[in-house]
Amino acid sequence: MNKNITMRDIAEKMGVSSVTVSKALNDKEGVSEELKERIKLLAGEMGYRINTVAKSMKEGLTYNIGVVIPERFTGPAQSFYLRVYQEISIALERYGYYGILHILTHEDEKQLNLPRVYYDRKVDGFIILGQISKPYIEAVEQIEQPKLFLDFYDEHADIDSVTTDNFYCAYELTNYLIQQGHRSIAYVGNIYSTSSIQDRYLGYYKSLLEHRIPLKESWILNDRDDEGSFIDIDIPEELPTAFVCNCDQIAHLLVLKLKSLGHRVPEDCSVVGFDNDVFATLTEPHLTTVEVDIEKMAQTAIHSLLRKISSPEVRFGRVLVQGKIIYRESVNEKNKSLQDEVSHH
Amino acid sequence: MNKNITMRDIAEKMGVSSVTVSKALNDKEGVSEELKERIKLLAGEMGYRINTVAKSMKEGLTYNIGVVIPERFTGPAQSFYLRVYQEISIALERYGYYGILHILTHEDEKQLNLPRVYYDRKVDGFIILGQISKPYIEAVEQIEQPKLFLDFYDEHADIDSVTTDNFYCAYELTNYLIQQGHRSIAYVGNIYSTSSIQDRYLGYYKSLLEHRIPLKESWILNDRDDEGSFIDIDIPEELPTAFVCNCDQIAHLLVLKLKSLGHRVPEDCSVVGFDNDVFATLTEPHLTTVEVDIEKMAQTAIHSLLRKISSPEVRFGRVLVQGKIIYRESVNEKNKSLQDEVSHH
DNA sequence: CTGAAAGCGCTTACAG
DNA sequence: CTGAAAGCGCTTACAG
Repeated sequence: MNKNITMRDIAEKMGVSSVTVSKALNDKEGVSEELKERIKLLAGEMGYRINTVAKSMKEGLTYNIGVVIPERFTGPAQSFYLRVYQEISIALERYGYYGILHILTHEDEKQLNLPRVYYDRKVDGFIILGQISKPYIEAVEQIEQPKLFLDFYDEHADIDSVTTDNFYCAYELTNYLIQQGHRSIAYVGNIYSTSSIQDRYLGYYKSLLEHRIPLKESWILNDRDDEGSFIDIDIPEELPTAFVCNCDQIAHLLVLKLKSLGHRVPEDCSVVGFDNDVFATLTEPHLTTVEVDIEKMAQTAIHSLLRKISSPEVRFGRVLVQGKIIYRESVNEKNKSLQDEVSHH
Repeated sequence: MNKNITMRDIAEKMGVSSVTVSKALNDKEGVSEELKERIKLLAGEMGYRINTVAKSMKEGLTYNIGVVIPERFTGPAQSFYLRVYQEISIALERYGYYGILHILTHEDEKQLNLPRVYYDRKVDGFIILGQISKPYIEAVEQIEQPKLFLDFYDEHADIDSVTTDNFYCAYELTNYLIQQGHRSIAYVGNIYSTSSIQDRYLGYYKSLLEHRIPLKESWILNDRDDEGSFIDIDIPEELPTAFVCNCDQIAHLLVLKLKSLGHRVPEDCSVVGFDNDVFATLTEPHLTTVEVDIEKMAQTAIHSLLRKISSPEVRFGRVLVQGKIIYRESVNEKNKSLQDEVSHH
């Protein structure tokens, strides 16, 4: 019905210039309050909608942000990054910005092809959501636009990052296990895989160090190959009394495996996860885990990136977002578990 | 480094006009092959990237599609629509289009506020992904741009839709149960809730009709309230031998409930789901279910919508995408289940 | 085969 | 307080 109403159309109807209409609709100075009101009213009546493309062209801003997620983090069981993207979309709302999702294929990552949004100048900045290969990081560094790593970081790259405080959360979680009397604690995760898994491992290790518990290499259990595909977990001969898993999904698989071997959770061994995703409450018993604050991460990332867009020289470095331990039923006190052990046999 | 290289910059370096550069880079007629090649080469060397905003302004197209998902379909356990959105993003790639996600809040849906992408003229068309309220459908009808309902439809609205063939898939799935000897079959789902749940119910019903099995009202089990929140399922006194669930998640909950009441699945009763999502293989036994072809749905939706953008008069009506039955372990032959019953007691 | 001119719809100085 | 002019970087007729 109202086909492409422009500021000029409004201006002509009002008998003023389009400059005045622009100023009025943008609440700029230089137009009397009374005229402003009349212009806004007429604009509303005429069903005027701004042409942001023209605005963008003039200002040199697209008001779009590119969100790049590597394909390997987007399998059917992995909704975590999609959920982060969702929160990013919501966080962008209040700034008048929009998010454009780009799934980075294995192929493009290997070939170092930058996302099409880049070549199309579709966005004012980039969020790389999820760890990418070293060579691809170097490719991304060439992009002369504001960018931010979300949920991972790379010390070689001088790029700001926002991540959960994986190190500290895993440290606290392990401390909790030790407080519950555990001293034989394994870590489950490929510690060469991502910065998250590595840092969670180091938090676990710090807790052991502080409590003078020696680290046992045979209790660092690999859970995935270098492509990130889960592999069967080797349960060690000498069974630990607790397992710190790098994520809920692997904790879920571990519990299934332990049960199939005849071990009871948490009576025989305790298991903790990380993420507090669907798997945390799908596992029986429900997992004690760390809740990652997706909303806060998205907000922090957007806030930082938009500041970098307006002031390109701003540096944030490595920004950490705190997680929160969620206590559920997958951890037993060690004494209690010993008693159970006796009555069990 | 290469700050805002324009076609003019290339034109000046080459000693031609920017019109010629535009034609060359867009492979239009009117430039000799030899000159085209030289221009493309120089553009590459200079790191030229097109300014799509300027292109958009000239052409009156944004090359963006708005994807609107009601908030209630985006909970922590519901990644289905986000996965559809992901496939939409991928499908748009080949057309040079981009997707912009808008999560429609309860509030905005109630207040009939159209998404901001609409007011900002940010997109050339809309995909409404997931059932919206009747009044909101009417609001959406006012949008004078191409639009499409995805994964639901409304007969009162003259808006094209793309959905899984829920009716036929549920019909086939129920036929399969009957082939396995079942005749006491319940349906689980709020049949007034969404068109999907309703159509799956009707497919189930058609199968009963064809096999002259009377429909029992007491075997239509409600699973959610009007807001879509799951409620506790009432298991009927007289236990059916099979349950057709409207989705895998509810099948998962049903299996837990049946087990807690001492019934074995599939020995005592069979259960089938719909969607083939994470819950299908998280359930023990793994669920026989219908795999929804997300990729095909996304591709069909995009293809249809883009055609409507170039030819606004085109109508597609109700487009159905076939699903596929995935046979797993949650269904027993009726005879077999009777035998087990005997040996069990 | 090549290019000068016009225009898409805004906003930003600048002049009055 | 108000407006004429210029320009953002393309593409589309149209003229040569």
